[in-house]
Amino acid sequence: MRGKQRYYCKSCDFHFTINETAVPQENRRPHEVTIMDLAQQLGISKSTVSRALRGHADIHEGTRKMILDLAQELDYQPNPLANALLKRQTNIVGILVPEFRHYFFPTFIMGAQEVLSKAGYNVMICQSDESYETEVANVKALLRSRVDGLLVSITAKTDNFDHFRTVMQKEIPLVFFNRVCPELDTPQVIIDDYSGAFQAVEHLIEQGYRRIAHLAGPVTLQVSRLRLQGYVDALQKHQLPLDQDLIVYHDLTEEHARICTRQLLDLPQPPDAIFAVNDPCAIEIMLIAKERGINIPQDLGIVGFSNDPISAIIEPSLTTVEQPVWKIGEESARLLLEQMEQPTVEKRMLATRLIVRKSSMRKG
Amino acid sequence: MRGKQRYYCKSCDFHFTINETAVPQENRRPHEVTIMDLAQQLGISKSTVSRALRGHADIHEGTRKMILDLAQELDYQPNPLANALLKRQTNIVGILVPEFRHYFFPTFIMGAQEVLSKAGYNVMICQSDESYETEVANVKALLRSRVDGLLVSITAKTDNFDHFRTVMQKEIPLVFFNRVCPELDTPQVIIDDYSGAFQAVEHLIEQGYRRIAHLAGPVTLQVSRLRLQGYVDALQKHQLPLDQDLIVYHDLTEEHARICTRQLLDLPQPPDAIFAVNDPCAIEIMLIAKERGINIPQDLGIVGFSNDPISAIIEPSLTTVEQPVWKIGEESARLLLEQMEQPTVEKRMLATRLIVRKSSMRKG
DNA sequence: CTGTTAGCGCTTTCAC
DNA sequence: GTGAAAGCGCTAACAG
Repeated sequence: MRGKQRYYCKSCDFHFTINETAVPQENRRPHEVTIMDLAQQLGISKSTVSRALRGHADIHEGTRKMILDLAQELDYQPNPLANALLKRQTNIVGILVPEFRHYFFPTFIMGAQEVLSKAGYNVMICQSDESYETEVANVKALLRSRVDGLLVSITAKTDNFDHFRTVMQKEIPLVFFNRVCPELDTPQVIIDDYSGAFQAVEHLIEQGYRRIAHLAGPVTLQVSRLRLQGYVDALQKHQLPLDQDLIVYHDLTEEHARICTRQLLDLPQPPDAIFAVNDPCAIEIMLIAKERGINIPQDLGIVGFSNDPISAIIEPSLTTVEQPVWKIGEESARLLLEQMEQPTVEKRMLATRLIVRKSSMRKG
Repeated sequence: MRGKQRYYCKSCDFHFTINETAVPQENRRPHEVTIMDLAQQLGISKSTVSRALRGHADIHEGTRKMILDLAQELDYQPNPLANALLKRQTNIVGILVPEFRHYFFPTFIMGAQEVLSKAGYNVMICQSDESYETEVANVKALLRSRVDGLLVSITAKTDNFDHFRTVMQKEIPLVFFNRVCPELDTPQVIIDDYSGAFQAVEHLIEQGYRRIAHLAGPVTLQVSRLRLQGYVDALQKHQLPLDQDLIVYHDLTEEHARICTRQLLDLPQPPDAIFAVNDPCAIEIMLIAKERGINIPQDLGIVGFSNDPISAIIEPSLTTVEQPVWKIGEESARLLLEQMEQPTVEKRMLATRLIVRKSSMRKG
């Protein structure tokens, strides 16, 4: 049956067999139209069909047309699995994010997907749910699925990066975004967290706040550290004292944000403003402040980070640092694509912009 | 080279060739460890290895252990592509949603993914961005990727269902959720939109509102029609007149929601309450009402649908109909899984619950 | 310009 | 209990 291009196919009209080797069909789904179906119906070899379909040069114009027409008529769809097996390339990109409840990651994904799908890539999305174990498992699953590249934002708990080292050893293109691994020499797309934070805090100072606290993120995350540094430096620039009591670290969960907020507000000398590491936790601060009847922005100024749509809706509206989320997605995807062509360790940084709203406008 | 189990492999230590047929390696990535690598290192046939790995019965205990140990040592990962090609089964489920900006779809996906990944399925997510053309293209892409099943929620613009008929013809398990196709006889998971809406409107009536408007969704969508019907019937039950001016249909975009809201509020006899088809548009209503200085809930009662987290945060907090989104995801996944075993057209309906908040509490 | 052949990694008969 | 062979759908080297 081999090498003779004889072919037997239950679901096609055009079939002829010589060797009736039992082909176990069992409960499998009927197959889609293949290159072989086309070849037989036209009485030519499947290589020729393949060539025509792939747009090779050395092919008779008439033959090509004939093949293309039939392919169209039968709605032939190449089987990407066969190709993937052969070429060791799936045209699938894995995206690994810590969560996608909030605004940031879904939007990122949309941006990335746009670029990726234009380049012919499908996307497989996994979320680690802020669990290190799940992250490791996801990386494994994605590798097993033979993705051609990986876009990842790590968990707040990730402090061992061996699973990413494996990816790098296998030379699978890898781009980190937002929550990156500084100790790994890989390409990444981040935003200017430091400047964003610096501006945010400077703005609070200009508005007359003097006891500015920082609800920080986990120190494990570079994003958190950079925003913290921006906060520290802005205070320093304006000769404000750095009070360690005013810096509290939370693990990015809402419950913990609430606990930390209470801790700040219960201080003997509570802060008159809080710079929050991101919008979701800034919202929690606002909720608690409102609960306690604290006047925002008069008694407490608040600034968040990321410009989550809620920040414009909540009252008072939340001053925040805008990040070009969609663009981060696009850039990350582009960087990944470039890296598939040629390995780099390029790091890209996108600008942020302070959006001043009511939660921090103490002066006119 | 065939049938002799001779094998040549650049990246493995253990290689021997007889026939030096040029194997084009080109710029392909080095291959992962295969069943053949194991077989050779152990000097046995790949069939035996396969059997051991797959846990067959007829295999010598010593051989099995030997194989399993080596597999572990070399971190052998079966290549799902080979299997997919062979079995015509990818273990990938496609999820097709109209968007995932808002709360609903990301949460749904998380619920579905949980069930699916436990059952050994990966997930491929596509969004149609409320475009019929994109939806059709996505279905095609998902079919081309040979997904084993499909979870879909249609676009507001979808009025031709041929692309789903194709899916059904190919006998690929298909479950609709939330935004379903009533004219297609497929399994689906929905919530009790009618009762939810009915309760919501009845609640408004109990609160003393008498001129209740409905910011409806597109009539193309069954969800919209059911919620509309709930609205209509609740009015009727309480002998309130049905004023067509008080029913406006919008296409689920925020801009259009705003236009329709203005249209309602600009009526010679504006409504004293609005029941919105979902929370995102209820939010838009609130924003406009606040802009105009309309007092909520005194002058205007508002009820939404879906219990988006924002609804608890916005001020006044938004009364809404809660849907068990996560559970819808789980149920849809389960139904899909069941259908892969045995075709059904089962339709499941989950209950809703009215959450009364400030935006509709005119009385105590 | 076209056909033959081999092989991607795996499972599954069919023999022994 | 184990091996040989065939084949899933496709591409590409080689030969004519």
